[in-house]
Amino acid sequence: MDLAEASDRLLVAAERLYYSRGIAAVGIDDVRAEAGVSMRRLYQLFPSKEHLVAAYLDARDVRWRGRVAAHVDAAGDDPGDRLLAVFDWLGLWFAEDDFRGCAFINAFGEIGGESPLILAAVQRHKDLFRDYLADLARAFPTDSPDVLASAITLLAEGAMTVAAIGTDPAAAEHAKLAARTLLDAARRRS
Amino acid sequence: MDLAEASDRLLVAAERLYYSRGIAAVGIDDVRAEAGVSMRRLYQLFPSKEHLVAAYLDARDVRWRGRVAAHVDAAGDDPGDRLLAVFDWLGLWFAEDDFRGCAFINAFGEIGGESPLILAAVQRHKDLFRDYLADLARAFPTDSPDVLASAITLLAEGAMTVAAIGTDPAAAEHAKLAARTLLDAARRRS
DNA sequence: ACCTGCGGAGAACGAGCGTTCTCCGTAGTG
DNA sequence: CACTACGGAGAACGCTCGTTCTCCGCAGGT
Repeated sequence: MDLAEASDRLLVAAERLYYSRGIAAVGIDDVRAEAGVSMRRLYQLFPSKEHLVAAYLDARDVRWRGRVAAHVDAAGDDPGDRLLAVFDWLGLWFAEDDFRGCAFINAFGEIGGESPLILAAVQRHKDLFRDYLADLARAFPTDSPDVLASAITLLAEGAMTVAAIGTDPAAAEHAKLAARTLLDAARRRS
Repeated sequence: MDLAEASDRLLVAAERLYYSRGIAAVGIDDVRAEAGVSMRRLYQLFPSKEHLVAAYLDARDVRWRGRVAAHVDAAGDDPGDRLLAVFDWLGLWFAEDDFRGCAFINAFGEIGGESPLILAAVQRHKDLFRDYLADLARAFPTDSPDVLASAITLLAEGAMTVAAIGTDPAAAEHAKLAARTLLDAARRRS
């Protein structure tokens, strides 16, 4: 097994374990065992647990945003449909068996200010998600795409927390309903 | 020092330490030391850390909702003003020096599924907050107060996460702006 | 004054875990 | 074959922390 494969296997194991059981609750050795990699290799690739966690978050960020974007693209070209498709995807995500909330919000709550590395990864992810929504909003015919983007972001983030804590899968539908109202209000009258 | 005072001092110390540094990062002994209470007393009042944390969350829930309600009451009688006042209060809260996000969202991310006791305390708080917003929404002249309440809840929860992670105090203003739009759209035309 | 029991201070215990070290087999090279 | 370097397996170390235990002083009753 070469370094690249070891790294892949570690990140896959890390994502499964850290997301389902939490970061503090999963030991380095758990990840190592599930990945079938030796301690030596692990510390060669990631010099500390902090680095491993940050790498897990970065990998998850790419996969997660990829899944959102794929669903949005499948919704077609209409800017309104594309914005609303985000909430459809959230609904699908919330309904997954292993849904345990937003990995990044959870990581923030868990390590928050203790680790600059992890905090940075979390902020990076949230910024990128927000930027993505802002791009979608800019394609919508409105005079204030930034305001619209902010509102959509807040609804999406709120839906994630409500769905995670309240285990209410309808959170996505409520958010979509509110988003539709906001879109109607923001639509440029022409 | 009697039991009641020991309990008070422990809960005050617990809130300060757990909220500012996180639950896992603060040891039982830290709380005990700051409260000036003996181990014996502590374990007599709270048979485990889990119980102490749950009690801290319950105490914070009461204080936190009390602060929101006080600010809403100060905003007067108009149902729309009262709903919007929630976001004004969030803005004040976000700007506080020691703001570190929503204690309950953080606790959920930190202990999530590991502790039924703590999970229950978190869910209780979020339910009560949601119920409170629903009460405010029911006073508003609209045909669908439940839909309005859901949307307001999502905006508020979203603002908390965005403010915590992105350290953007303007989150409350954006949420208020969106809420105002939703209120206008929901207002019963008469 | 003596006994009794409560409670304070803090040491002790045991478990978990991040990190490092040791031992050993093996593959590659002359 | 001899030597070396690498890396796997997992033991060892050191630390933290939740929880319990020990020791001791003291207040109150007889």
